[in-house]
Amino acid sequence: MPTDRGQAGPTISEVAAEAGVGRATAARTLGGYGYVSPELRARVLAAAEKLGYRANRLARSMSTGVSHTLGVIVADIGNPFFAGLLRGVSDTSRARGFDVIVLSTYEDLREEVAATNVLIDKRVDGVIVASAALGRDQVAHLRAAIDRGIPVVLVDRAVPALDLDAVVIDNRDAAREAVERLIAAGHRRIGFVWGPPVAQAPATRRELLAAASRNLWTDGERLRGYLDALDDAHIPFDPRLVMVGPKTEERVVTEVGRMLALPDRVTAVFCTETDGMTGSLRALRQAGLSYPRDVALIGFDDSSWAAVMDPPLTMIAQPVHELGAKAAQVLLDILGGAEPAREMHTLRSRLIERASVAPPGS
Amino acid sequence: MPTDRGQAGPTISEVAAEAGVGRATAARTLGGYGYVSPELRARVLAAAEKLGYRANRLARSMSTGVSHTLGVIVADIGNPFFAGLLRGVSDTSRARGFDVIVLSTYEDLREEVAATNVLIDKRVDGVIVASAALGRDQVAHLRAAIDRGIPVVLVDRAVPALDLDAVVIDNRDAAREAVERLIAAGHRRIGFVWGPPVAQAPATRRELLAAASRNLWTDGERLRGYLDALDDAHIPFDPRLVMVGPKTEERVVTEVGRMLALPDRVTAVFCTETDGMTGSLRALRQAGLSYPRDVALIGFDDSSWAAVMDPPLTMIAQPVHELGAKAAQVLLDILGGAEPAREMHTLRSRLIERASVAPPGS
DNA sequence: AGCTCACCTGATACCGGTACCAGACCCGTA
DNA sequence: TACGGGTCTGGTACCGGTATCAGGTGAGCT
Repeated sequence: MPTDRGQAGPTISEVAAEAGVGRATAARTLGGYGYVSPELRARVLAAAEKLGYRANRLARSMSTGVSHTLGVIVADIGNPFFAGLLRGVSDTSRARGFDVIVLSTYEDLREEVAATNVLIDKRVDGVIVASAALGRDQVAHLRAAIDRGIPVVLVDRAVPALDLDAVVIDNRDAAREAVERLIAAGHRRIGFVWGPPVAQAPATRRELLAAASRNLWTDGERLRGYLDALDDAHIPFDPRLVMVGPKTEERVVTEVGRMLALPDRVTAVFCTETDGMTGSLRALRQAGLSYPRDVALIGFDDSSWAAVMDPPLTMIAQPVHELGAKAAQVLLDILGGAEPAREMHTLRSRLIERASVAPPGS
Repeated sequence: MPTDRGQAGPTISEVAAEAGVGRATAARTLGGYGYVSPELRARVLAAAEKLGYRANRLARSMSTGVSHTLGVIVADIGNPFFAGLLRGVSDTSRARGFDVIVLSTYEDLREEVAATNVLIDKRVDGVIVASAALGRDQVAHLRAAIDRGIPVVLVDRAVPALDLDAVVIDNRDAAREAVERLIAAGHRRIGFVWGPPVAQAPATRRELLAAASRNLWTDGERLRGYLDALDDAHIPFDPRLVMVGPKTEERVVTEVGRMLALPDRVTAVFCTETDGMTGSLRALRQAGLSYPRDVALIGFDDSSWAAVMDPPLTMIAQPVHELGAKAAQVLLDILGGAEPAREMHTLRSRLIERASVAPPGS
């Protein structure tokens, strides 16, 4: 099918013809490079204006090898966490003249590989990725991008097997702080609503850690933070108090229900994700319990809703926008010629204390 | 700067050389068109595999004139409504082999124009836009895209001045239904948390409508729905019960506070946006009032939080994912050769009744 | 007046694909 | 044996820009 011209807008040649100058002169004027006399420049500009010329950035990218586009790979655009992060990326890259292509993986590593290939094929200048990869055998796709000269910056999740810039928060520390807060209020039976997609509930601490190191980086860190806090307070670890398996709200409801039905039931619950919190809230209601009187609650990922709940929820707020903005900035700096620092850029999360934590049995 | 080859991956010529065949033969094999004998095909494939060849989609787009990319313009990626919508767009376009470039306008028409130009320059195949444009003098940018052969599909917001496919919900009807529900419960003093960015609070119904027709389409429709319901019930319109001005949560708090302090105060509040609901909740708490006992509440845009509030909130749920998915589908069909229907595709919203509505003074 | 040189312009060869088309080759048939 | 026709391959002209570089022009100097 011949591209039916006359449709897609005038080309530089047509502008040149209209202005009565050579193609190169029109190109220099419109491309803003090289020298053109004021007179010809004016004529070219007039012709371009008249014809409604717009540069074809595809063609420009072809010859310069630069697309002024960043690729971003996240788990799910629909998730408010990633949506906020994306806004950070988008804001700072637009400000520097870069556009953003977004791809979702839904936590599937194969999707992540496919997404990376799409971005390589589209010749994006750089990639920001919240990767589900961990081990050496899972990073070939990212290596491939780097080998092709496309810089990669990690965001939200570090990839231990890769020595790259990563913009993250200190998940371990954030989790520890939250659990410490619970312990400080007097809790010793603290549920951990977590959820690596393992088939069998790990019975020992060792198995748990092993599962953690095979799954999402953030999740593993948060588990370690939970264990840190327990250890520091000499509270024995009880595997019945951690939820594993797919992190659907449904499952959270039943799992927290289970923890609530234990003889020595849970008096506090720490949730690593939004769905964990909503699920826990549901489970509480089903059990006829209320917070913070019967159960104390702390969760990850603050939102405007958490503050208007009654009582308002104590939450760990991640700097979502900054996470994205910083990742974009690091990447853009590398594209600008800066040497990659290959380090963890750790942003501060904040524990926002509201009213979902009280001493047990109060 | 010479694009330092050897970096960006092998080209078709290099694969052809490696396989010892002509460029065209390698191209046909790798591009999957034309005829190639099984033997040569195998050799080319082997060479491509060995070299790690990946097609340059930029180059392909250049010669075919098709980029397999959709552009999406929304007000704010960080807003859960648009994030969900985007996920719908992204899911269905990925399934059909299209990628998505996302741009945010933050409700600024100039940003929308800039975004449209970026998409034209990048030669996207089609555009999905939640436009802030209304009148004939505001749609030049969308016309420009169409004139260049780039089909445009509207989503969330119709543009009266343009005869295009639009995928929306019936905002007027949704608002009317919600307000009717309030009226059915016995309310007659119903606040409308709305907010066209007008300087002066309109004193008359006429002025209000005028302001509405100069601002966001969805907002205008929702106002009309509110008025419809009042009219049907013969409830006189009171301008003091509608909030205008920027829709920040802060302003909502003070405005709803004002309505709550009126001698004949509001006994129900209808919110057209999420921030309106959180703001209203705050205002209630500040006034020492609770829902649904003192004030009934209905809002737009359901979320998982609304269901776990205590009491849970009655909400209008928009089919966010479907909105995006349908818009992408309509656009993709047009790109596939279908004649644009140029009609409103109206999706159903649902009023999810929970427990934030009770009779006044109960 | 003649020469140099800086200044300016436009041919032209890329970028990495697609797609048209000429022609080589092989087979069967008259 | 010559010829027609189908099969298969590779040369090459695009797509719309960028960037290099040869050469034309005129000013300034001797």
